[in-house]
Amino acid sequence: MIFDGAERPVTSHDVARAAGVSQSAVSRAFTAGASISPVMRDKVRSAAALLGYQPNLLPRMMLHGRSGFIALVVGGAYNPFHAATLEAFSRALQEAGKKILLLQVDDDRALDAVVNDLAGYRVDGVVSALSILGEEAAAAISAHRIPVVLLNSGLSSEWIRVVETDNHGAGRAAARLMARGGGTRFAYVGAPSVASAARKAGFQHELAKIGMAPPLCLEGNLDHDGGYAAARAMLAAPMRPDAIFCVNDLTAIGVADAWRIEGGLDVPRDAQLVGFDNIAASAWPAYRLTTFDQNVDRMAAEAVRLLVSPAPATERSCVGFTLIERHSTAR
Amino acid sequence: MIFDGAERPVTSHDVARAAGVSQSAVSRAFTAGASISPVMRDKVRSAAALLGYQPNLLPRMMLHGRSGFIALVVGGAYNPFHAATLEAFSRALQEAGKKILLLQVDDDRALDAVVNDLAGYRVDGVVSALSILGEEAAAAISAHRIPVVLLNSGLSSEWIRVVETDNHGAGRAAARLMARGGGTRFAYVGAPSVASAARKAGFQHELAKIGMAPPLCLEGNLDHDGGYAAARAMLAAPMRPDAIFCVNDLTAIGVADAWRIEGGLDVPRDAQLVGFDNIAASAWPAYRLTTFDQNVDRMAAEAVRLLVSPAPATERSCVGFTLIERHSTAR
DNA sequence: TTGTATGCGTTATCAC
DNA sequence: GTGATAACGCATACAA
Repeated sequence: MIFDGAERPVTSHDVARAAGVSQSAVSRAFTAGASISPVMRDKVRSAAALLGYQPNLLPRMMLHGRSGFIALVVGGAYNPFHAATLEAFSRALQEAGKKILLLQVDDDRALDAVVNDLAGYRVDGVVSALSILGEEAAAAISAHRIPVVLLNSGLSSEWIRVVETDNHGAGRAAARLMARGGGTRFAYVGAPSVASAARKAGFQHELAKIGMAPPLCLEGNLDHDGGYAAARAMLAAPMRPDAIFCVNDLTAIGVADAWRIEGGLDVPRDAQLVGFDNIAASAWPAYRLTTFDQNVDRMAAEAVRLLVSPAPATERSCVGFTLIERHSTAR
Repeated sequence: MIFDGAERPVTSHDVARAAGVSQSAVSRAFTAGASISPVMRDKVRSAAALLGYQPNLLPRMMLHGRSGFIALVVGGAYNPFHAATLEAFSRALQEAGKKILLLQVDDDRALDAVVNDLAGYRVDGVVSALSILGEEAAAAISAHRIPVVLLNSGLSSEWIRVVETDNHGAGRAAARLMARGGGTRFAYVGAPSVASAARKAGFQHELAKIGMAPPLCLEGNLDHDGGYAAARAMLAAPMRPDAIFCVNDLTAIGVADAWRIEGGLDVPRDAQLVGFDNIAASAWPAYRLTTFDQNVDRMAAEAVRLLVSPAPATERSCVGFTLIERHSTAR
């Protein structure tokens, strides 16, 4: 406090000088399980407290060779489910003692920069739900031997692990549920993604198995207006569906809104409706939507487990869903 | 590739040896604007590419004393607006060349750990919308001389900068708008927060100024069910309000739902309704909610500007709102 | 248990 | 323009 002009951060040497001990003693006083006497540790720590010393963690990373950082790569499409996912994953990683480097990717240019950062910061691993993270990016990351965990991705290569929901099983369950509820004219409202394809396949598979006509399939985006537009198309169709499975809750809510506002129809009276993700809005009194909870906490735990595996490995982990039955399928 | 068992990351020394040059040459080949001949740079870079070398950025941080990290501190309450905020801020910080350390705080215990990390990782600054980041935490961060930017916070101390929306002005605008629309029995649905208090004060101030009776004030949480419960109370009240301003869109949507489902009433016929935040759902056909956009991109830009200021300073920056008029106030 | 000395991978300051 | 060398702040092998 005398020499430095209140500019340079306090170092272990400063503390050592103040306490009249060696720099290594200071290091040991802040290292769990180090061989140091209680009296020495107290002396050092009180001197440290006085100076406002906080160990710099950057050199530690250099020495260990591991940064302790996990990159969380997120991208534009904001959906309430993604927010919940982000929260679950950051919580799980933090509890595992990892620090989270948040990287936002908006286009391919940003992606290149991100891949460089991943290597430059010596991250211990990467977690992403981003579909933009395709073959070439995966290859680039593999080249640096960084474990990657992807969510609901079809990708598969060295150093890539995938955590996925049982999408096919959920599609089958949706078909069974609505058939039991008396549905006869089925429809699927999807979007171009691996997860959507699997949900649709399961839906179609089960319908065929129980002797139902194949569903009417519509494609949209993953957003509310995608569902709304699809519903308008269905309202105009010759055979109006009475059992609709949507790729996610946002589109399902769009369908429900169009059903009521554009068609003057009611869910579930005029059509049963099933969504996916169990977002907060699905429980609102206006919707009471039957949906599938992806158990993001378990997915996050799985991701952490797969991430600590140091060897190159292609592993897939499938997390079961939880069916949340609400009013939209009540008959 | 011969000696190491494919374990140790490639260093600049490895590249130097492979290219037959000095380690400094390698450093220069990867430093923008360094004094190096094109032929040398190409030689080094091709050798680097061959070995898969990526400069380690950690030592650079040690030398500079600045990490280039900005801590983004987020907390439990997930609201679509927070997701949009997070996106805007991470984008702005990334464009400013900062790396984002995402820290999740759930309770006071986690907060202590976070404050330690802030110092340990030598972050260049902290951004947070968290109200949990109170006096004592702020003091702890100030002690490490780390600039902090808070959103819509009333806090004020050394090293703390605040970016806020013109909450008071928005409250006044909401009052004027609904009075012009013919409202006579006003209500405010709030929550315990500094921002809510300012919005309410502006609302009350303007109503008094134009000679209206003071609004009925209800307190809830910031979520859908808070608005729903408040609306049920209003429906049971002797003088049912006909002009309602809500602390945010989620509560406003809750009010709209209760109005329709519990009361069989219509917005805007039976009551005008104004929200805050301009979340995606506010534009859905079922709500078409008049609301205030906080211009998060501008807030994020302001935050970045305040963050780069190295000196201790107490600065406040007020970002104007944009009124989004929709059907819920159409008369 | 404690102090001394060395190394982590890079950038920056010097000579050449 | 290029190479040797000294730092950055800490952890650790080793000597005492």
